[in-house]
Amino acid sequence: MEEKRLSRREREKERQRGEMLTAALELFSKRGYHGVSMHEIAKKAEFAVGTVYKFFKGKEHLYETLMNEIAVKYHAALKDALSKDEDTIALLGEYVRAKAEIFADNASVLRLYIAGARGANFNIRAGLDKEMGRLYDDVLEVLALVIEKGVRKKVLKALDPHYMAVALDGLTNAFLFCWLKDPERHPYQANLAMITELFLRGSLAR
Amino acid sequence: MEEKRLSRREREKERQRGEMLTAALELFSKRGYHGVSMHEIAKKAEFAVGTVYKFFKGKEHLYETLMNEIAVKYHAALKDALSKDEDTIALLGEYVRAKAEIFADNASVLRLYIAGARGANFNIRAGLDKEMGRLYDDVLEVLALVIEKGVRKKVLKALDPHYMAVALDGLTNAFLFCWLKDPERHPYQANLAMITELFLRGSLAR
Amino acid sequence: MEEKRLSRREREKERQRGEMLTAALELFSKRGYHGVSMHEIAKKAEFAVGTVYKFFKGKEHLYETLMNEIAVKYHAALKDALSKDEDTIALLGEYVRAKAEIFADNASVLRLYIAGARGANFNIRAGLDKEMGRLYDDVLEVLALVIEKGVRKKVLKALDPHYMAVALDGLTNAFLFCWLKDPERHPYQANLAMITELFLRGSLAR
Amino acid sequence: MEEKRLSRREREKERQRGEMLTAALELFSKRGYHGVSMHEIAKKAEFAVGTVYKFFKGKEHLYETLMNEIAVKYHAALKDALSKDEDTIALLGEYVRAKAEIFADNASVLRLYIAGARGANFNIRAGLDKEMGRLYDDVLEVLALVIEKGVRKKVLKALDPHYMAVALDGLTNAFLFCWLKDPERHPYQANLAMITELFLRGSLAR
DNA sequence: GATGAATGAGTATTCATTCAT
DNA sequence: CATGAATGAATACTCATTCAT
Repeated sequence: MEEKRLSRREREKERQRGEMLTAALELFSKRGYHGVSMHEIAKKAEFAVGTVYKFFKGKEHLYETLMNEIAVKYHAALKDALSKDEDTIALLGEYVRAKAEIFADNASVLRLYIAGARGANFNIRAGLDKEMGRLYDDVLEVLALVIEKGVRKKVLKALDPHYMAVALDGLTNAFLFCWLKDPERHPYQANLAMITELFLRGSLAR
Repeated sequence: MEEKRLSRREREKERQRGEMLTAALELFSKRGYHGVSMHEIAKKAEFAVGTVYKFFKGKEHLYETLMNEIAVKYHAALKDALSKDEDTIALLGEYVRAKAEIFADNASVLRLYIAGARGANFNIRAGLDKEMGRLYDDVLEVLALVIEKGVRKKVLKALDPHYMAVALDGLTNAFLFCWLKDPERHPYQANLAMITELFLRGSLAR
Repeated sequence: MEEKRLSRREREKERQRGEMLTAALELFSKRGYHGVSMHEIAKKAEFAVGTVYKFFKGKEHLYETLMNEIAVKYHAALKDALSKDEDTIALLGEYVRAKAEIFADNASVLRLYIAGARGANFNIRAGLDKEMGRLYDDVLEVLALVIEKGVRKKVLKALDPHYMAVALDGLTNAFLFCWLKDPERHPYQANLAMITELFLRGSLAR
Repeated sequence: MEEKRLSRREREKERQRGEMLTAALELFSKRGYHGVSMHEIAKKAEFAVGTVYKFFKGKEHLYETLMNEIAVKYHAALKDALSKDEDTIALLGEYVRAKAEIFADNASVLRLYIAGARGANFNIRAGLDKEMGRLYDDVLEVLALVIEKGVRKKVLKALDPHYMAVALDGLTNAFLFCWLKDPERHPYQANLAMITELFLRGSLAR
């Protein structure tokens, strides 16, 4: 009974923290770090400012926490997709699918994510960019391993696996951005087909 | 004579405007929009704040002007590269080369540019993103036309030219970022070779 | 039985109150009124903030209570010293000794006390200064009575006893401050001798 | 003409700075460092907050500047009094007179001064207390030199000059406080007479 | 009765912008 | 016409106090 109450309180805490992060995400993704005030976040999350400060040491900490949670979730999903027990081509398909899913689910997050991964944040603690870059490179590495196996199995050409990973990532980014900008004009299936076609077979006739 | 004096004044004005933009660029690219104050820009450009306000309606306007000038220059260079009188494959090579050149020349600007093109700017008047997106799409369209010609000439596969353009753009972005992050490890030549190989021939063995 | 329980509870209460005041004193004397938060006091006293508020109406009230307790204790000790059954000169010696003792015991408190007695406290309810001033004047009065008796006994010159009291107080304050600032350089004995010599005999040669 | 304009501007600046310091003094001396906000000071001085920050780096700097100006002025006046070309007794009288004058002129300053010299300020930069202590000791030293000369001239008893200086200072403080608290009851002349009588001749009958 | 989570008023400081000189 | 002094709105963060559990 004691335990239950404790756990309930902890769940309550978690819920509140989540509400704050959700509110912050919504605002940050619309107006950026500097465009949002702590009061706004507190108001949107329906707490007093002081309460927000009980959960996060400051605005920067709140922002970093948010970005990290997103990054961790994102990269975990990608690594999961790549660790399935399938053949190379299917795995790469899984990767693209997982990435598309994330883009779809968190369209609003993406502006933030891109800004972060690409180093477009200034002023914010330098460590953040670095950490996100690390997670990003981590996924690329796993992707490269999958590709390497494909090369060894002679499924893929004997090119540098890391560069092939970079290429696939760039390709998916480009198409998924298209899709995000105008989902009607750039349906998911068409994008997927193009990525596959271009990455695997190239564009040269014959 | 009146005209000459006026024109001289106008040239003087233009020079001053340029100095302000140069100073602003240097500061913005190092510390971001919010990390720079109008006083700093004025000081760096060696003018009084009031004078800067004579040229630009406000900080936002100055920033937008700056980003637009960069974008216009960038896209002009890309369109130039694509309008040379060469065959399809060579033109695509020209495009990649021109893009690489821009990246190399303005490494410091890129963080700003990327942030802008990808919609990572907030607060800043929404119009900016839109305008830059328009320029971006404009280049993509020209690239698609080049590709379309290549398809008609049967040099390239009969895939959607617009998507092929998107793909090439994504591919070059990915590799050029690699290069920017660590030029030693990812030399330009290797990147160029990979882009060509992957885009034109794909990665599938056989 | 009821009474006993009540009294035990009351003793318990008193103990808690004392712990709070002790914690507060330690913190206030180190960092001043504004440098200490109620949470700190509560934590140091090992109570919840709410509990502290059960005992004291607010921070100001806690501070005033504390200062008053110190003042009351201080002045009681001085009045005690002055009510011993000795001759005038000895009584004055007792007074100086008692004051020195207080200074020695509560060096850390003194900054607070001085600030209070001399009216250097702001913000804090004006009443505090007044109350402490009253206690202070009360002691001066007793001292003046002792001096008056000395005058009547022709031990002391026929000067205004109240002013003589003021003088003795100022003299002891000055020397005891010296001593507090640098006890090595200004040993207690030397100070005591100087106070006696100067107060009783003056500095004029012959 | 150019010079005149410059000097006029500088005088204007000085005037503004003075107004700010005056407003700050009035508020600080009534309500203490923490009891006054920068907005209040700005309002009282009839400037915008930003303007106050053009003159003073921050609240602490403004406070320190204020205290220092007062201390410097105070101590200069005392040292002046002690450097006149008179005999020992007259010089000591000058000292007391100068101190009384300062007390009279700046009654409102005194609470601040006492608080500062006696170390009743917490949180505020430690250096301030130290600096004021240094100025204070400096005057005491000069006073001790005067007394020493008096001792050599056999005008004063052969006691430690430094301690005699401490005593005189303590004596004057005590009487001047009396006077400040209730000028009617403790007229200046009576105080002066008592200080002289007690310091020079002591209180012991015969 | 004790607790400490939640509150939100209050404050120092910055900086885009204006306008008198 | 350039200047830069003056402005004051805006904002992150603290902490005394309250009150539901």
